[in-house]
Amino acid sequence: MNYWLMKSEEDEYSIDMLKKDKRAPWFGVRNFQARNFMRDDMKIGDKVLFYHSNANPSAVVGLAKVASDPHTDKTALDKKSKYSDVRSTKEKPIWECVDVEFVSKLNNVVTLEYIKGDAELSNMLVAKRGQRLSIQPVEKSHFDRIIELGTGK
DNA sequence: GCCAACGTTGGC
DNA sequence: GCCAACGTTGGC
Repeated sequence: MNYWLMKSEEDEYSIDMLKKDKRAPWFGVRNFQARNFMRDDMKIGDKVLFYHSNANPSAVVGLAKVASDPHTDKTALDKKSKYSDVRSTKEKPIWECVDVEFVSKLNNVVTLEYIKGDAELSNMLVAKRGQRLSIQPVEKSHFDRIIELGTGK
């Protein structure tokens, strides 16, 4: 079992949209490192922290899980899509993604500001300066701490 | 909206 | 294969 953090801009694809869709392919990732995490390291059932980036405030807002094996990101082949990539072909697709399934929203969002100030969380990747990876591995202890804070008492 | 930090591209 | 230029991410 692995743990992940996946970023999405709130007005692009929010936790509420995932809640409504229940399950969605995580298309649009155009970074090789992030793709490799999905393609090579994610397993069905892996737990995912859903993070709103560029948001007010930027925060972990929900919980999701990996719901499929990696598959071709079709938006790369779609000329009309803003994610279209001419280098990707049906025969040799460059970009892959997994499906992500909604689990829950956090009662209390865990903000980036809080993460940076929390002794247990401050060394999370997402808190590192200049860290732009949209998919990041998360340590179990960090994951558990976020859930503890997010579900609240 | 600004801009630092970073990944990618392309000329050489 | 180096590295400058460029485009993007994302916090602020």
